[in-house]
Amino acid sequence: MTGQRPAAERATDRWADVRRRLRARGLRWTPQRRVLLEVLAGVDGHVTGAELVERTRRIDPTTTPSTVYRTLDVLEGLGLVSHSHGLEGRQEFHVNPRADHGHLVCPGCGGSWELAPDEVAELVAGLRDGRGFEVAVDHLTIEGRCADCARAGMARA
Amino acid sequence: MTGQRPAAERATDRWADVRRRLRARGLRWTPQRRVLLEVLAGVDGHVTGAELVERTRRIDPTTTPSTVYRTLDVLEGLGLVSHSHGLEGRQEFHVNPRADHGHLVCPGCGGSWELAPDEVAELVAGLRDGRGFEVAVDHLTIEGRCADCARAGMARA
DNA sequence: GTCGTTGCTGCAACATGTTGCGATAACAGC
DNA sequence: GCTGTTATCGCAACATGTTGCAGCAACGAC
Ligand SMILES: [Mn+2]
Ligand SMILES: [Mn+2]
Ligand SMILES: [Zn+2]
Ligand SMILES: [Zn+2]
Repeated sequence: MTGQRPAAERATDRWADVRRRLRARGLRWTPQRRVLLEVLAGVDGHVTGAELVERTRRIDPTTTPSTVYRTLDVLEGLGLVSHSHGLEGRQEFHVNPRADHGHLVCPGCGGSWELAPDEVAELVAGLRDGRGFEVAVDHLTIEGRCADCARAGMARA
Repeated sequence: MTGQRPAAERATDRWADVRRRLRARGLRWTPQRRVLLEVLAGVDGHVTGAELVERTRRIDPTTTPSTVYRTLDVLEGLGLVSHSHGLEGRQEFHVNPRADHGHLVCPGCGGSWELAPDEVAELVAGLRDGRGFEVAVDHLTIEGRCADCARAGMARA
């Protein structure tokens, strides 16, 4: 009997912190939020908003999109997730973002790459010094033609 | 009589070039495209896609969104317009883009500023040299906190 | 355990595009 | 002017979110 407890307790512990932080802001711990956090716990890397709605529905089919998106807003406020935008401007969420990073996307092949902090360091510093503008690096998505697509384009032209 | 001709001819001339370029690609000159070009001729600076649908409908109420957006794609292919994305990821069109330029947007106040070419020159050069990635500067939108909102944030904290 | 406050949910409507498809019409050739 | 080819149109359905609102329920207080 007690042999099964630890797993459940570990899951409880994982959520206890979130619950505490919600309560500290006067916000509430609801079944819907628990389900979304369960989904997020199983995510590695990036997920789109639609995908999160989908996965949440697999656990609880009564889930509605508005609740999911509103909860994601709340969790972003807590720093548990962050979002940027993919090719069609769709939301892409990062779970437990370790370090801020932007993305490079190529509409030609649909490819996507993470941007290392030092690749945008000068841009960030330049805009801060020149305009007092603080770039949201984790929200940054730069579109353009990747090396492979550029080569293919040259061959065609 | 002939005194009224020039204006009409000027308008005809303005479109003759577009028509010619469409035909050169095997594409067609239709009443719907003429109306959209009439709308675009009256635009200075940026417009959202929804706004273009709206204005086109004011000239021809039977206009449908799909035709407007598909025509905008075609005109973008001709280089007559280009688009980037605003705060909510919505399309913003530039008419007759003189020089490529990106944008800075601040979710705090909704402000938007144009990016001078030299402000992104190093970023563009760095990604080209380091990855062979060619940034679409006219599509670039950088989100962050503007100087005014940063000051307001400091005061609050 | 009950109560009151108020944050949260689910619904319905809406906003902004996108896509598949059958009917229409622009254009070149005659 | 006709005719044939095929790009384009309009419609309907869909994708991805967002927002207003009325009722529900999480939570702290007692
Ligand atoms: Mn965003
Ligand atoms: Mn785009
Ligand atoms: Zn590519
Ligand atoms: Zn601002």
